[in-house]
Amino acid sequence: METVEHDKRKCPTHLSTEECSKTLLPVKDALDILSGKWKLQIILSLTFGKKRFKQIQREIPGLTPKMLSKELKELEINELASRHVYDTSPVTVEYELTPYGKTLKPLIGELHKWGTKHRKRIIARK
Amino acid sequence: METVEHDKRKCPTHLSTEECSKTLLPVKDALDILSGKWKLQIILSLTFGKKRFKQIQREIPGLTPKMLSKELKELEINELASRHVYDTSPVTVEYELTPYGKTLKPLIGELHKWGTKHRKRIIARK
DNA sequence: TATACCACTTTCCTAAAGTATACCGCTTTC
DNA sequence: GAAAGCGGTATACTTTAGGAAAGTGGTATA
Repeated sequence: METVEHDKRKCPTHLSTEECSKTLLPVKDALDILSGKWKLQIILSLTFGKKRFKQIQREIPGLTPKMLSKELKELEINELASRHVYDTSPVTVEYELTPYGKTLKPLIGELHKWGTKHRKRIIARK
Repeated sequence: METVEHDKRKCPTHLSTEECSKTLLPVKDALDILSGKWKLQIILSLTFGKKRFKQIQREIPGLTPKMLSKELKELEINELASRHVYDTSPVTVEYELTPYGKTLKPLIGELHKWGTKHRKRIIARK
Protein backbone atom coordinates (compact mmCIF):
# COMPACT_ATOMS: atom_id res chain seq x y z
CA MET A 1 0.00 0.00 0.00
CA GLU A 2 1.17 3.48 -0.77
CA THR A 3 -0.38 4.93 2.39
CA VAL A 4 2.77 3.93 4.23
CA GLU A 5 5.07 6.05 2.09
CA HIS A 6 2.44 8.73 2.12
CA ASP A 7 2.41 8.91 5.89
CA LYS A 8 6.17 9.01 5.97
CA ARG A 9 6.19 12.01 3.70
CA LYS A 10 3.47 13.91 5.52
CA CYS A 11 4.45 13.18 9.10
CA PRO A 12 8.15 13.92 9.46
CA THR A 13 7.95 13.75 13.21
CA HIS A 14 10.59 11.81 15.03
CA LEU A 15 8.05 10.75 17.64
CA SER A 16 6.04 7.65 16.85
CA THR A 17 2.56 7.37 18.28
CA GLU A 18 3.82 4.81 20.79
CA GLU A 19 6.72 6.97 21.90
CA CYS A 20 4.36 9.87 22.27
CA SER A 21 1.84 8.03 24.43
CA LYS A 22 4.71 6.58 26.41
CA THR A 23 5.71 10.13 27.27
CA LEU A 24 2.18 11.22 27.93
CA LEU A 25 0.85 8.38 30.01
CA PRO A 26 2.77 9.25 33.19
CA VAL A 27 1.87 12.90 32.77
CA LYS A 28 -1.78 11.95 32.52
CA ASP A 29 -1.48 9.78 35.60
CA ALA A 30 -0.13 12.74 37.52
CA LEU A 31 -2.85 15.04 36.26
CA ASP A 32 -5.57 12.53 37.11
CA ILE A 33 -4.52 12.89 40.69
CA LEU A 34 -4.18 16.65 40.75
CA SER A 35 -6.92 17.93 38.48
CA GLY A 36 -10.45 18.50 39.57
CA LYS A 37 -11.90 21.10 41.84
CA TRP A 38 -11.05 19.75 45.25
CA LYS A 39 -8.14 17.31 45.25
CA LEU A 40 -5.41 19.87 45.64
CA GLN A 41 -7.23 21.78 48.32
CA ILE A 42 -7.67 18.57 50.27
CA ILE A 43 -4.04 17.59 49.81
CA LEU A 44 -2.99 21.05 50.91
CA SER A 45 -5.22 20.85 53.95
CA LEU A 46 -3.64 17.53 54.86
CA THR A 47 -0.09 18.81 54.47
CA PHE A 48 -0.62 20.52 57.81
CA GLY A 49 -1.37 17.34 59.68
CA LYS A 50 -4.07 14.84 60.50
CA LYS A 51 -7.59 15.99 60.00
CA ARG A 52 -11.07 14.69 60.65
CA PHE A 53 -13.77 14.58 57.99
CA LYS A 54 -15.80 17.54 59.20
CA GLN A 55 -12.66 19.46 59.95
CA ILE A 56 -11.52 19.28 56.34
CA GLN A 57 -14.99 20.19 55.19
CA ARG A 58 -15.07 23.21 57.45
CA GLU A 59 -11.71 24.37 56.16
CA ILE A 60 -12.65 24.22 52.50
CA PRO A 61 -15.63 26.44 51.78
CA GLY A 62 -18.19 24.95 49.43
CA LEU A 63 -16.97 21.40 49.70
CA THR A 64 -19.90 19.01 50.11
CA PRO A 65 -19.62 15.73 52.02
CA LYS A 66 -20.29 13.81 48.82
CA MET A 67 -17.32 15.31 47.06
CA LEU A 68 -15.05 15.09 50.07
CA SER A 69 -15.91 11.46 50.54
CA LYS A 70 -15.30 10.69 46.89
CA GLU A 71 -11.99 12.51 46.73
CA LEU A 72 -10.70 11.00 49.96
CA LYS A 73 -11.47 7.54 48.63
CA GLU A 74 -9.48 8.27 45.51
CA LEU A 75 -6.58 9.60 47.53
CA GLU A 76 -6.72 6.43 49.59
CA ILE A 77 -6.80 4.17 46.55
CA ASN A 78 -3.75 5.95 45.23
CA GLU A 79 -2.09 5.63 48.63
CA LEU A 80 -1.63 9.34 48.95
CA ALA A 81 -3.74 9.59 52.07
CA SER A 82 -4.60 7.13 54.78
CA ARG A 83 -7.74 6.71 56.83
CA HIS A 84 -7.67 5.84 60.49
CA VAL A 85 -10.80 4.79 62.32
CA TYR A 86 -10.81 5.01 66.09
CA ASP A 87 -13.22 2.88 68.02
CA THR A 88 -14.80 5.68 69.97
CA SER A 89 -18.38 6.45 70.86
CA PRO A 90 -19.54 7.68 67.45
CA VAL A 91 -16.57 6.67 65.38
CA THR A 92 -13.71 9.10 65.01
CA VAL A 93 -12.05 9.09 61.63
CA GLU A 94 -8.79 10.78 60.81
CA TYR A 95 -7.14 11.33 57.49
CA GLU A 96 -3.50 12.01 56.88
CA LEU A 97 -1.08 12.24 54.00
CA THR A 98 1.07 9.18 53.55
CA PRO A 99 4.83 9.65 53.13
CA TYR A 100 4.14 8.90 49.49
CA GLY A 101 1.55 11.65 49.36
CA LYS A 102 4.22 14.02 50.60
CA THR A 103 6.35 13.26 47.55
CA LEU A 104 3.88 15.41 45.63
CA LYS A 105 5.31 18.52 47.21
CA PRO A 106 7.96 19.35 44.59
CA LEU A 107 5.40 18.89 41.85
CA ILE A 108 2.92 21.13 43.56
CA GLY A 109 5.79 23.54 44.06
CA GLU A 110 6.44 23.65 40.32
CA LEU A 111 2.75 24.15 39.61
CA HIS A 112 2.75 26.98 42.08
CA LYS A 113 5.88 28.53 40.63
CA TRP A 114 4.68 28.48 37.04
CA GLY A 115 1.15 29.45 38.02
CA THR A 116 2.40 32.47 39.89
CA LYS A 117 4.37 33.74 36.91
CA HIS A 118 1.44 33.05 34.65
CA ARG A 119 -0.98 34.86 36.87
CA LYS A 120 1.26 37.93 36.93
CA ARG A 121 1.44 37.82 33.18
CA ILE A 122 -2.31 37.65 32.76
CA ILE A 123 -2.86 40.56 35.09
CA ALA A 124 -0.14 42.63 33.41
CA ARG A 125 -1.68 42.06 29.95
CA LYS A 126 -5.18 43.14 30.92
CA MET B 1 -21.43 33.91 70.43
CA GLU B 2 -19.65 30.81 71.53
CA THR B 3 -19.33 29.56 67.98
CA VAL B 4 -16.20 31.66 67.64
CA GLU B 5 -14.35 29.99 70.48
CA HIS B 6 -15.77 26.73 69.25
CA ASP B 7 -14.26 27.18 65.80
CA LYS B 8 -10.94 28.14 67.33
CA ARG B 9 -10.88 24.96 69.33
CA LYS B 10 -11.86 22.78 66.41
CA CYS B 11 -9.73 24.32 63.66
CA PRO B 12 -6.17 24.71 64.94
CA THR B 13 -4.86 25.33 61.47
CA HIS B 14 -2.33 28.08 60.94
CA LEU B 15 -3.64 28.71 57.43
CA SER B 16 -6.45 31.17 57.08
CA THR B 17 -8.90 30.75 54.25
CA GLU B 18 -7.32 33.69 52.43
CA GLU B 19 -3.81 32.37 52.81
CA CYS B 20 -4.98 29.04 51.57
CA SER B 21 -6.64 30.37 48.43
CA LYS B 22 -3.62 32.59 47.85
CA THR B 23 -1.54 29.45 47.68
CA LEU B 24 -4.05 27.59 45.59
CA LEU B 25 -4.96 30.17 42.98
CA PRO B 26 -1.72 29.97 41.00
CA VAL B 27 -1.81 26.21 41.17
CA LYS B 28 -5.31 26.26 39.75
CA ASP B 29 -4.20 28.61 36.99
CA ALA B 30 -1.51 26.16 36.01
CA LEU B 31 -3.90 23.23 36.08
CA ASP B 32 -6.44 25.08 33.96
CA ILE B 33 -3.87 25.15 31.23
CA LEU B 34 -2.71 21.58 31.57
CA SER B 35 -5.83 19.63 32.43
CA GLY B 36 -8.30 18.35 29.89
CA LYS B 37 -7.97 15.54 27.47
CA TRP B 38 -5.95 17.17 24.69
CA LYS B 39 -3.99 20.22 25.83
CA LEU B 40 -0.87 18.40 26.89
CA GLN B 41 -0.79 16.20 23.84
CA ILE B 42 -0.99 19.28 21.66
CA ILE B 43 1.69 21.08 23.64
CA LEU B 44 3.89 18.03 23.46
CA SER B 45 3.34 17.77 19.74
CA LEU B 46 4.38 21.39 19.36
CA THR B 47 7.51 21.00 21.45
CA PHE B 48 9.01 19.30 18.40
CA GLY B 49 8.51 22.27 16.14
CA LYS B 50 6.02 24.07 13.95
CA LYS B 51 3.02 22.08 12.91
CA ARG B 52 0.05 22.52 10.64
CA PHE B 53 -3.52 21.90 11.73
CA LYS B 54 -4.03 18.59 9.98
CA GLN B 55 -0.58 17.50 10.93
CA ILE B 56 -1.31 17.85 14.64
CA GLN B 57 -4.62 16.11 14.15
CA ARG B 58 -2.96 13.20 12.39
CA GLU B 59 -0.43 12.84 15.16
CA ILE B 60 -2.96 12.67 17.94
CA PRO B 61 -5.37 9.80 17.39
CA GLY B 62 -8.99 10.56 18.21
CA LEU B 63 -8.62 14.31 18.22
CA THR B 64 -11.48 15.94 16.32
CA PRO B 65 -11.07 19.25 14.47
CA LYS B 66 -13.54 20.91 16.81
CA MET B 67 -11.50 20.05 19.86
CA LEU B 68 -8.20 20.89 18.22
CA SER B 69 -9.54 24.22 17.10
CA LYS B 70 -10.86 25.02 20.55
CA GLU B 71 -7.69 24.02 22.33
CA LEU B 72 -5.43 25.89 19.94
CA LYS B 73 -7.50 29.01 20.49
CA GLU B 74 -7.05 28.66 24.22
CA LEU B 75 -3.34 28.15 23.85
CA GLU B 76 -3.22 31.27 21.73
CA ILE B 77 -5.21 33.33 24.21
CA ASN B 78 -2.79 32.26 26.91
CA GLU B 79 0.13 33.11 24.64
CA LEU B 80 1.52 29.63 24.84
CA ALA B 81 1.19 29.00 21.14
CA SER B 82 1.14 31.26 18.12
CA ARG B 83 -0.69 30.96 14.84
CA HIS B 84 0.91 31.95 11.54
CA VAL B 85 -1.13 32.27 8.39
CA TYR B 86 0.70 32.17 5.07
CA ASP B 87 -0.91 33.71 2.05
CA THR B 88 -0.70 30.65 -0.15
CA SER B 89 -3.17 29.06 -2.54
CA PRO B 90 -5.47 27.47 0.04
CA VAL B 91 -4.16 29.12 3.15
CA THR B 92 -1.37 27.46 5.03
CA VAL B 93 -1.56 27.77 8.79
CA GLU B 94 1.21 26.89 11.18
CA TYR B 95 1.18 26.66 14.92
CA GLU B 96 4.16 26.86 17.17
CA LEU B 97 4.98 27.14 20.84
CA THR B 98 5.90 30.62 21.96
CA PRO B 99 9.03 31.08 24.07
CA TYR B 100 6.62 31.49 26.94
CA GLY B 101 4.97 28.18 26.08
CA LYS B 102 8.38 26.59 26.34
CA THR B 103 8.67 27.70 29.95
CA LEU B 104 6.18 24.94 30.69
CA LYS B 105 8.84 22.34 30.09
CA PRO B 106 10.19 22.03 33.63
CA LEU B 107 6.66 21.74 34.94
CA ILE B 108 5.79 19.06 32.45
CA GLY B 109 9.07 17.45 33.38
CA GLU B 110 8.03 17.28 37.02
CA LEU B 111 4.63 15.88 36.08
CA HIS B 112 6.40 13.27 34.03
CA LYS B 113 8.85 12.44 36.78
CA TRP B 114 6.24 11.99 39.44
CA GLY B 115 3.83 10.29 37.08
CA THR B 116 6.45 7.74 36.11
CA LYS B 117 7.16 6.80 39.70
CA HIS B 118 3.46 6.65 40.40
CA ARG B 119 2.78 4.43 37.43
CA LYS B 120 5.47 1.99 38.51
CA ARG B 121 3.96 1.91 41.94
CA ILE B 122 0.48 1.16 40.65
CA ILE B 123 1.73 -1.64 38.44
CA ALA B 124 3.83 -3.10 41.25
CA ARG B 125 0.85 -3.15 43.61
CA LYS B 126 -1.49 -4.93 41.22
C1' DT C 1 -38.22 13.65 74.14
C1' DA C 2 -36.09 16.85 70.93
C1' DT C 3 -32.06 18.56 69.05
C1' DA C 4 -27.47 18.34 67.40
C1' DC C 5 -23.03 16.27 66.13
C1' DC C 6 -20.28 12.87 63.45
C1' DA C 7 -19.18 10.41 59.13
C1' DC C 8 -21.03 9.58 55.63
C1' DT C 9 -24.55 7.77 51.51
C1' DT C 10 -28.32 8.38 48.23
C1' DT C 11 -30.99 10.60 44.85
C1' DC C 12 -31.75 13.91 41.58
C1' DC C 13 -30.19 17.61 38.79
C1' DT C 14 -27.39 20.96 35.76
C1' DA C 15 -23.44 22.65 33.21
C1' DA C 16 -19.44 21.76 30.97
C1' DA C 17 -16.44 18.64 28.43
C1' DG C 18 -16.05 15.85 24.81
C1' DT C 19 -17.78 13.01 20.49
C1' DA C 20 -19.88 12.20 15.84
C1' DT C 21 -21.02 13.70 11.61
C1' DA C 22 -21.59 16.69 8.10
C1' DC C 23 -20.39 20.62 5.75
C1' DC C 24 -17.95 25.09 3.76
C1' DG C 25 -14.82 27.54 0.27
C1' DC C 26 -10.69 26.90 -1.92
C1' DT C 27 -7.22 24.31 -4.83
C1' DT C 28 -4.58 20.60 -6.78
C1' DT C 29 -4.55 15.96 -8.64
C1' DC C 30 -6.65 11.95 -11.18
C1' DG D 1 -15.51 16.78 -13.52
C1' DA D 2 -14.94 13.78 -9.45
C1' DA D 3 -12.15 13.03 -5.53
C1' DA D 4 -9.20 14.52 -2.10
C1' DG D 5 -6.54 17.72 0.73
C1' DC D 6 -6.49 22.05 3.40
C1' DG D 7 -8.28 24.77 7.69
C1' DG D 8 -11.58 24.91 9.80
C1' DT D 9 -17.24 25.66 11.41
C1' DA D 10 -22.09 23.96 12.65
C1' DT D 11 -25.21 21.00 14.78
C1' DA D 12 -26.58 17.50 17.61
C1' DC D 13 -25.64 14.34 20.82
C1' DT D 14 -23.55 11.71 25.03
C1' DT D 15 -20.73 11.61 29.02
C1' DT D 16 -18.70 13.22 33.06
C1' DA D 17 -17.95 16.53 36.88
C1' DG D 18 -19.92 18.59 40.27
C1' DG D 19 -23.85 20.62 43.25
C1' DA D 20 -28.19 20.65 46.39
C1' DA D 21 -30.84 18.40 49.55
C1' DA D 22 -32.24 14.91 52.26
C1' DG D 23 -31.44 10.81 54.93
C1' DT D 24 -28.87 7.10 57.94
C1' DG D 25 -27.26 5.06 62.30
C1' DG D 26 -25.08 5.96 66.20
C1' DT D 27 -24.26 9.04 70.47
C1' DA D 28 -24.34 12.85 73.52
C1' DT D 29 -26.57 16.87 75.33
C1' DA D 30 -30.53 20.00 77.15
